[in-house]
Amino acid sequence: MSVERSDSSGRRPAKVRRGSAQRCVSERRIGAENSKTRAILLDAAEMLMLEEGYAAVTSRRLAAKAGLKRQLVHYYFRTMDDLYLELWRRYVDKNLIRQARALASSQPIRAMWEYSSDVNDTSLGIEFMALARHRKAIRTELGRTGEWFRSMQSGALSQLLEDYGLKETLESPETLAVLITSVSRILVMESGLGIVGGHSQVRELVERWLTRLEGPRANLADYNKLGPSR
Amino acid sequence: MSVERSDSSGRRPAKVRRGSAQRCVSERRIGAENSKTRAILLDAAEMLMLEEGYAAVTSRRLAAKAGLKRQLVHYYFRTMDDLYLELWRRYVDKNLIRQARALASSQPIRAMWEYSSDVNDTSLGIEFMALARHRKAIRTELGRTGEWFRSMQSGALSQLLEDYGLKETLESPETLAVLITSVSRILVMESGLGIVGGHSQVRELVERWLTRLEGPRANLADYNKLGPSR
DNA sequence: GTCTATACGGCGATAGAC
DNA sequence: GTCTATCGCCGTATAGAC
Repeated sequence: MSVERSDSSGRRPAKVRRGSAQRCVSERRIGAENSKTRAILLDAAEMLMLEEGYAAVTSRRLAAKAGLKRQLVHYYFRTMDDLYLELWRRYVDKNLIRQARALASSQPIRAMWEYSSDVNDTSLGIEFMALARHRKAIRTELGRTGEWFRSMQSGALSQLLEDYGLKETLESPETLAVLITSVSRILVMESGLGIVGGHSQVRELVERWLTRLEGPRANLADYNKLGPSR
Repeated sequence: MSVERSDSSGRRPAKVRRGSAQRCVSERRIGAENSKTRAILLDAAEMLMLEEGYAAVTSRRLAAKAGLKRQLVHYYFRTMDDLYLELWRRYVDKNLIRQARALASSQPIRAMWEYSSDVNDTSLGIEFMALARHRKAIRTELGRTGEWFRSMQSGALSQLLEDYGLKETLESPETLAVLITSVSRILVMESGLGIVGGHSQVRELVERWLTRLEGPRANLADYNKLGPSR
């Protein structure tokens, strides 16, 4: 498929001029950002990515899933990379909302742990990580937003620890941010493969730690739930 | 490319009979396991996977990289999945050797941390994880070997903690196995994207912990180094 | 905003000759 | 063990009409 090469694939080289005057080289029209069709395509793309992996997100299959002609994919997103990037931005936005909800809840750190354990998000994360390994534009965007999210979360944790009067007795907020993210992610990733050895022990450790900080889990309805993205 | 569908792709349906007698349905010949050519193909496949991602490991590109005809790929590996699986088995073998070397060293736990932080291995792990998300045979194999490796590592850690007289003062060996694996992996994955926030603090924490268990890092040459696989 | 037509290389897999 | 030939689908992308 050559989905991995951001440059040439099956496309024929862009004709720079046609006839006598240069014309319509690559200022092809592009669909409006608020288009309904565009949103449908993005939703379908996210589903496809989750169900069959990023390599399945191709113009043909995407169009089929969305019930549209495949040329429309290229109309709304010049390249597949543009589509991936847009998908990632939606993902980031969703996490921002969850982070805000977590902070507004009565057990913010527990809420962070729980939303970091989301299965779909972890799956999407794997796909984008693989994508980023060989697509520069995506790697750059993931790095930028990831770094930014880390610092935001560290800041929030710093404030929380201070509120709890625990600033000096625990690891740094940055450390906690890394640990919460990494351990929850790995538990979910491994579970997806059927690897569960040691998981119960780790979950108990986390539970003890969360309880020490914020008490036992309050059954505060669905402080982490979020509807389908957008 | 349809690299994600383990069944139909561009292949035309297997002709079950031809002429009057059924013949040669899919008992196509297959290359010997110890073939030199086969090894060349596996090496090239691993390089391709690391450099350009699993989606780049196609019969055509692989053959080009190995300097062979693309049909040879199908001769040695009936399907691309077979190839991926073989690649994974080499990866597992390599890690077994490293685990053994780590245990034979003077700082086994530190050695585990260090070999878990291998960049190439983490990259390969990302590729296989993405592959496993939508290829059943690969998911099964990753689950099986992963679970087995976890239990082996937990057993080794259990023995080590006992030797150190620390059986009661630390978390369970299973917990440590999960933490060592998950934190090292995430640090490497994030670094690859340019995310480094909190990493120095985590590394310092790990360093303090390793030093407490086994003392400061001994410069024991290359107890973790391993040549190119096989 | 949307669809038709079209280009053209890549891909997995197979049969069968050498 | 290797190569030739071939099948038939898939993939991205473009131009231009409606």
